[in-house]
Amino acid sequence: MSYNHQAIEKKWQERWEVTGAFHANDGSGKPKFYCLIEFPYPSGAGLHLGHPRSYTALDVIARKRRMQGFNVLYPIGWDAFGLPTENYAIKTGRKPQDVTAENIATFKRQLKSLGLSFDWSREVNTTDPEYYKWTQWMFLEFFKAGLAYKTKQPINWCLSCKIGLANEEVVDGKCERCGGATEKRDKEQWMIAITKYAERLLADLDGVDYLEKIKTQQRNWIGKSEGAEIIFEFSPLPKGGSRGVAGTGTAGIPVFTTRPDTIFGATFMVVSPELARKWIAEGWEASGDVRAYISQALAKSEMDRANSEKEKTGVDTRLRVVNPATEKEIPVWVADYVLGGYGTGAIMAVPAHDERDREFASKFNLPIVDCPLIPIEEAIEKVNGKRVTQYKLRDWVFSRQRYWGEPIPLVRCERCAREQGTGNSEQGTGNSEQGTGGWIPVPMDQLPVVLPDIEKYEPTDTGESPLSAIDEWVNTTCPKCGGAAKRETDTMPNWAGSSWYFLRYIDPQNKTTFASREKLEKWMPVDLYNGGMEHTTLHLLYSRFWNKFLFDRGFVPASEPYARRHSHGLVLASDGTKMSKSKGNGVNPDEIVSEYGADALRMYILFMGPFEEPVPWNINGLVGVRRFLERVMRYVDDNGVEKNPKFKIQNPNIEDRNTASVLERHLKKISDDIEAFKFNTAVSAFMSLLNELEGKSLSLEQTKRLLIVLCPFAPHVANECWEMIGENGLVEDQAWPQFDERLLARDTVEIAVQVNGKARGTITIAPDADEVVAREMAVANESVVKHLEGKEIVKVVYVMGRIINIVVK
RNA sequence: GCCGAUGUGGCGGAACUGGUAUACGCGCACGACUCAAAAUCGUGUGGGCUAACGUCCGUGUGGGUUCGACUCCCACCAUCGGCACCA
Repeated sequence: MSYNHQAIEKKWQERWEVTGAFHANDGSGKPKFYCLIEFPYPSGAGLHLGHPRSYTALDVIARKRRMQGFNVLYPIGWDAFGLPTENYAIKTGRKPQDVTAENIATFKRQLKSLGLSFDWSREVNTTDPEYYKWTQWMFLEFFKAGLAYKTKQPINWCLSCKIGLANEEVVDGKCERCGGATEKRDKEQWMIAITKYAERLLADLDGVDYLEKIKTQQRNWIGKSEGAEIIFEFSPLPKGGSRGVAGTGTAGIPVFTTRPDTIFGATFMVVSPELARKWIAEGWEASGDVRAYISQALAKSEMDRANSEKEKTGVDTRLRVVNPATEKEIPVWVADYVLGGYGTGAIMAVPAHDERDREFASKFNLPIVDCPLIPIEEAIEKVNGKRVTQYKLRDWVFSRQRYWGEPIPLVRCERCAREQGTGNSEQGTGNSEQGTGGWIPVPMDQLPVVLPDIEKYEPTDTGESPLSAIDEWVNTTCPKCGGAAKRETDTMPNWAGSSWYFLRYIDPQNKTTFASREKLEKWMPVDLYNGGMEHTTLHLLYSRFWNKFLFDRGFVPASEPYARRHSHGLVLASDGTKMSKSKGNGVNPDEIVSEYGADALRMYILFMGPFEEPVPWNINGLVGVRRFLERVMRYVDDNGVEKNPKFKIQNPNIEDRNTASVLERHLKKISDDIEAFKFNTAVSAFMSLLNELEGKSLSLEQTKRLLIVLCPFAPHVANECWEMIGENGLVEDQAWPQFDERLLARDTVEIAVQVNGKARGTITIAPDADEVVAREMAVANESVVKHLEGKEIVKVVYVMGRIINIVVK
């Protein structure tokens, strides 16, 4: 018998839809369980196998929780703004809106075909103006709180296309589109001061249940280090700039170091090309070779610069400073292994204690001086330094010069700017009402600022957003003074909408706020969040930050959005490489579903390998799971179901203890494996169970238990079998089984007998037998005896229920 | 380069807290059913030596700890994810 999966799956999917089986209930008195997957980016390629891997796993958990009596929220939506859609739209001459709508329709059809228990009534879409209205409103909250500010940041610029490029569009320093050269250019960008939350983002990790490797990644990304800032004074004062080197504010150069105790070994100083460039801009008269080195260094990518295997480069600035500990004059070099964005952009080089400094010193013949270390506190005091905590975390670049994103809802008013009498706001300083540099928030009643429907949305060759070319959209009136004003034409990064979507699921139709306080209190925090390891640093950190900010503003009830975070590994192509469009080694889930059925795909994707690790896709293994499902149906069918539903499956008297125990142990293992995210061994336990049941019969009640536990994995087959045995309703409405301790216990166990650590036989023994009994049986064992002959027993190690090892001489 | 992970049969993988390595599945071989095939069912399947009973070797490599190591420690090699404007 081969079951007709297409008919069965359609039938039960319709049944679930009609009965609203998976709708979360805001009014329910049951305990809540908020189960979240990272919502998909609806790309043109359609669903790939990574999606079902994550969604099926959490579907198993969501379904189990419902049967355990929880009110489950398992929602779905679309993270639909972004570069790939925009690029595709440009290439094909279509509108991103249309492309997105089409992609969403495809994704929706594909996801529905998998029988996932999403609550489709709460679907959200980040590109829907009713959604991004609130993204914009939240941005304005950041702005009002002084956390959004504008500053110059480098962007990648293609010299021939004359457009700004995302990092991803720059391959080996070349433009991905035309292959031409790219360079870094400075552009005014909106920033969000996530660094103000660095300490809390770090500290609060202690209170959440994330996989340890995820916490570690977050901690490293935040990169807290404690050290000192120490000023090295110039000797003599360089030319140009009245305050020593301009911008330092002192007659010296501050450095950040985590090792002030090594200061006696600081034989030279190295400054970053960025800092040197800043000095030049402020009046320092650098020599030609220094200028040339700086411009060449700034063209490199950060990763190239950080690569310590590459030979060190650098040039002497001819500036001299004094080591405050030794009071000796030391040279100042500029080198690209010092990064501009971290610390003060300058380091004291201690070649005796730092690998990179040593390498640099050897190459350029700089002195390497061994130094006795002194206590850190003493060192800081001696050189008049101050304790400083540094973070690697940087502020969030929040502008994109692109069309397909949320417009930043600010208006630039020259008149208001003049009246405020300030220029652009300084980095992250409280600019709540004053000093916003003429940037006026669009009032709440005018949100959303809707993306204009335009024909031409290619990037402009000025580096501005395509929106800047639309005069009728750009020109507006100032909400504050009513005068002429211009809209901000930058849009937000894709990360914006995905930073708070879990809040909108809670109250997706709300017109007056992003989600009502009452509902937020009911559902937050998310009880379980699953996503890819590739989102561990950026998205996870951004959304934690975003939620903390809303918490501080009093808008959400929990400071941490996710109580628990898990992750899944990539699904690779069968050759173990990443699936990619260009290689054409992708797999379309539609074909699998149509040929083998959704249940087979669901179970196989869980069976393939450990959930957290990458697994290569191999269609061959799928037949094994399909065979298993066939076997389940045949077993249920053969096991007594005449088509008369009154006929019960078996005489309950046949329920022998051995079979009952086998069933109980397997179902318990499966139930436990779900909790441990060990879906692969859960599936193999099902297979083992069926092997064990071969030729044996279950009672009706036992069969029902089996089907209930199967339901989260293969919901269509489980429901079909449920109907076959004459039961009404949905398996989903049943309660998850309790397990009977008496059936789980074993009467005897087989344990290994080792002689000198080598397995020589087995004995069957009570699980709690004592050593005397075990030893007696072991030494009597036929295959053990000959290894003991003529030897003296030195020691016996007995581990109850596991092993007995006889050590002989 | 930095941060995080992984490495076990022909293949995907299992192994609790250090306790019989290779569960489960795929593939393959043989057998049953069949005129035949498919499907299904059964048996076998890490490598060497052996007619067999057995026995030795075996979890990326090299060391170490232990009665006992896939598991712990040290060093190394290889592969994968992230590195801030991809999502």
